Amino acid sequence: MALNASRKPVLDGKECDMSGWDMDNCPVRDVLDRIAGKWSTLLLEALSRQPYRFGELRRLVPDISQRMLTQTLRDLQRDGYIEREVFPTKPPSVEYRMTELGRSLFEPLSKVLRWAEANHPSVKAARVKYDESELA
Amino acid sequence: MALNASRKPVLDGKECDMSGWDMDNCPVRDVLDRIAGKWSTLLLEALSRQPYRFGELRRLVPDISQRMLTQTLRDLQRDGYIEREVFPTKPPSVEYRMTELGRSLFEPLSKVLRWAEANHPSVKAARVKYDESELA
DNA sequence: GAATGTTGGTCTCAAAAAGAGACTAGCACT
DNA sequence: AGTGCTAGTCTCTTTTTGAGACCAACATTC
Repeated sequence: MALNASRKPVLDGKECDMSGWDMDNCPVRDVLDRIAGKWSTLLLEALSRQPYRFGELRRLVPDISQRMLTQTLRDLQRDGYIEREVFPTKPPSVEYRMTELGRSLFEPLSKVLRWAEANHPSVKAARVKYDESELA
Repeated sequence: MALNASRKPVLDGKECDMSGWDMDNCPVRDVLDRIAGKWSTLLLEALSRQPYRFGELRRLVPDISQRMLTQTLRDLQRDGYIEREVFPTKPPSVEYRMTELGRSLFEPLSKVLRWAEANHPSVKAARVKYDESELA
């Protein structure tokens, strides 16, 4: 096949050979799949500042459903980023706080969030440009 | 209400007042919702090393469907992180490469990926602990 | 004392997103 | 003539997400 004669072969061993990754145990995927959710970073951002209660988080992030708030908090708790403490008041109140592991994750993560804030205009500009070229 | 008398008031102005965020134009959410997808970081990781063609990416990430590969690449292109170039060979070949904007995003993002690799054991341990306590 | 509000959820059903697989066209190679 | 390659699209099914009702126990209000 002469088609790709001009291109150097790919995956010659030293390159980004993801095919060697164990996909069922890939650290990046295993960890990222959880924190990549639509709500995870938002909740981590809030809890990185101070502990909050369930209802407080719901008011802080108005457009999250209770269902997804419960589920996301549980996922974050299961992975060890946040802790859940129940106070035996009436009605019982529940407080969520970030763990040390969560803080160590949030350190690099917060840099991405700041990048997002700083480069939002560039991204929006890119979208406009793309959408215009698609009209054609 | 005596219930929360022991807790200090929340949202007194200086704290994490996300309720003041414009949810329809929140930079963090707007940018993160795209790169937080299941496949985005994986493709950015690959393309951060060298340009790849459609089929190469498909082989590199074996369990992505063609449908999601197409769509994720388009999303990343629309936001300006990658470029798409069609070569008029027969059959035509398409090459994807990272842009400067993409590289500037990948710099902080790669730190999160490295955190994920380094702390995967801690996360797995947290999960085991959580699952055990849930059995009770 | 009855109605209402508060807590942190769960349950159900509808809508949206993702995955699986077939199908395309034009050409090269056998 | 048959097979394979390219980069996708189209359809169908399964999974995920969202919207909203409902819960029980107690506090406050009327």
